[in-house]
Amino acid sequence: MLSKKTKYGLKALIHIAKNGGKGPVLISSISEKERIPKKFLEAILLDLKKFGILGSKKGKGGGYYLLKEPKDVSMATLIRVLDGPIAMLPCVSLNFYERCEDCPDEQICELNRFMAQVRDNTLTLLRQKTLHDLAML
Amino acid sequence: MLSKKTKYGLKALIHIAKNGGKGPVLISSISEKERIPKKFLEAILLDLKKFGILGSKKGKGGGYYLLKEPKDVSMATLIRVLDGPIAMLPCVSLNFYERCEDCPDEQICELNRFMAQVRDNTLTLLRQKTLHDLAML
DNA sequence: TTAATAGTCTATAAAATCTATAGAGTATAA
DNA sequence: TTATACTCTATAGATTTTATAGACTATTAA
Repeated sequence: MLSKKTKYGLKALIHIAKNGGKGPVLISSISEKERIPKKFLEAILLDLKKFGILGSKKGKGGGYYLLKEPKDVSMATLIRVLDGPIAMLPCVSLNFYERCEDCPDEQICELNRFMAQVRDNTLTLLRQKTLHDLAML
Repeated sequence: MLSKKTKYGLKALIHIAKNGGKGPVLISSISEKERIPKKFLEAILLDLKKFGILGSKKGKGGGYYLLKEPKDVSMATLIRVLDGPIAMLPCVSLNFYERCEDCPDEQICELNRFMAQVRDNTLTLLRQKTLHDLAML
């Protein structure tokens, strides 16, 4: 399961993308309309800024805005930034790989191989879908 | 990510399935060969027994054994029992559904619809793959 | 220059979940 | 009746999640 942080972050990004570049969007505005706890949202947006997804402006007329085209921001990237690994097991993660301590040989592990397949399958979907896709409609 | 409990549980089940009905398998044997903390494993196997996946026998010649044919036990079932929801969001879970508190209407939510698609995709794989498949080789 | 606005930074913390371990108890077989 | 092996209850440290509080800084407009 994705954390609430991740769900909130994705909803906020979709909200900003829907604004379609009409200037920065206020944290308080996102917080109210998407019903996300404001202080929590502040931390999440700051995180997204650190990873180069969002930019921000202080003072009147300020807020958060996208730094990239919505069609260039995939769900795979966003989930990795907000939630971490996409794979079901660390020994099968592409970006957060960790050796399996209890496995003598991962290449022979049936679980490892199956979970790699699940990962590839999910990744195909997450890479295809972009903020642009989710902000339309 | 799946919890260690889930990974341990799956490995134990594959181990038992590989034994192929040649009598019950000892907890201590699984613990040693799969390098799973024994006390932790005890709790996990007990859980699997409660859910009707495993049976057990006490005393000499005892141990754990499968109650069903390996080909009738899917990864979907096992992950649900051991880990919980397969879906990425509660509002999209088939077996652990929870209403999205911050969503006025889930049917209109872009995230909801996409995550339902991801769920279906993953579920197809998890339902196809059985203990039999993973215990071969 | 100063007042209002709006994001930033640091600290804190309750709650939940995860990952176990200890030890006494019970059923079974030889 | 003894050794074996699963069972049950309790406990507990570590980590992660989900926030909240409050002071600080940058920006804009009057």
